[in-house]
Amino acid sequence: MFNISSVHFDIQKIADSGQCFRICKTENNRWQVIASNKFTYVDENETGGYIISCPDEDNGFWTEYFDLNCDYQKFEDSVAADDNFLSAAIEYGKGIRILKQDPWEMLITFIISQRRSIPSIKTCVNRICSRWGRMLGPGIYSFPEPEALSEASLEELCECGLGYRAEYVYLAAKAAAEHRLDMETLKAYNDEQLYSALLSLRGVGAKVANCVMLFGFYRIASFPVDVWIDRVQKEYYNGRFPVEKYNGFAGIIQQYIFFYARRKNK
DNA sequence: ACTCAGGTATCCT
DNA sequence: AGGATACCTGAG
Repeated sequence: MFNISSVHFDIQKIADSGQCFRICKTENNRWQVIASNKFTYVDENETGGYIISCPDEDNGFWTEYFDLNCDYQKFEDSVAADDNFLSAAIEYGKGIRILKQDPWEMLITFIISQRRSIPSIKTCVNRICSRWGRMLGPGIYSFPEPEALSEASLEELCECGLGYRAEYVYLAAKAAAEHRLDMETLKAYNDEQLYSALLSLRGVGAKVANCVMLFGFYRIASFPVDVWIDRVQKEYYNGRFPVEKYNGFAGIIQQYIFFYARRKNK
């Protein structure tokens, strides 16, 4: 167990920032978080901070997962003073962080994400976890390892509602189980090598590859352009966001923009 | 019933 | 390179 009291940590915003599909709100204003083979609960404390109610031996794991050793103030301070849109987005999204999630889970999850709504993605991921993942607690399942997921037939994956993405997941799981695709190998690649390796997978295009890099490999220079970011680019940045102004960490900036654009539009 | 959703593959020009 | 189109489902 440990406490977090920082203006740069807001679990509601993190859960709603589209990077993670395994955080859900339970009764009593609790947040359940599942990652790798662990789960924990996040509660608000009296002072507006949070309590992470994990066993002490897992403190390090969750500190890493929530990227708590990273100073987000320096990202916020980097915003160009004359950029009114981004200044507003940063102010609005204060408390957002990039989670350090599992690369394999991110790959499959973002393959599934294409052309779907977020609730629908969550439904699919939950079905996959409860069917091929390990039970971690009552009704709580881990995301399946490649070996476990590769047991799934194409038909069984379709039953999870994956639609035409089932084939993509099937191929990726087979490749990973047979070690033609290996996350540890990918970790050693530089950004450029990693990007082209991901692009070579069926069902993985530019947007999904960038999301996997950003959320699964913590390559914070990656700048995924989805429909929301594209709308913002067209409306406020003459068609293209100036990523070069945020060299090396444009992905962090992307999260604030995405969150702001999506919330404002609802 | 009906549209559209965190895109990608494929087939054009 | 860049544009057009089809695509499985489920959520609103």
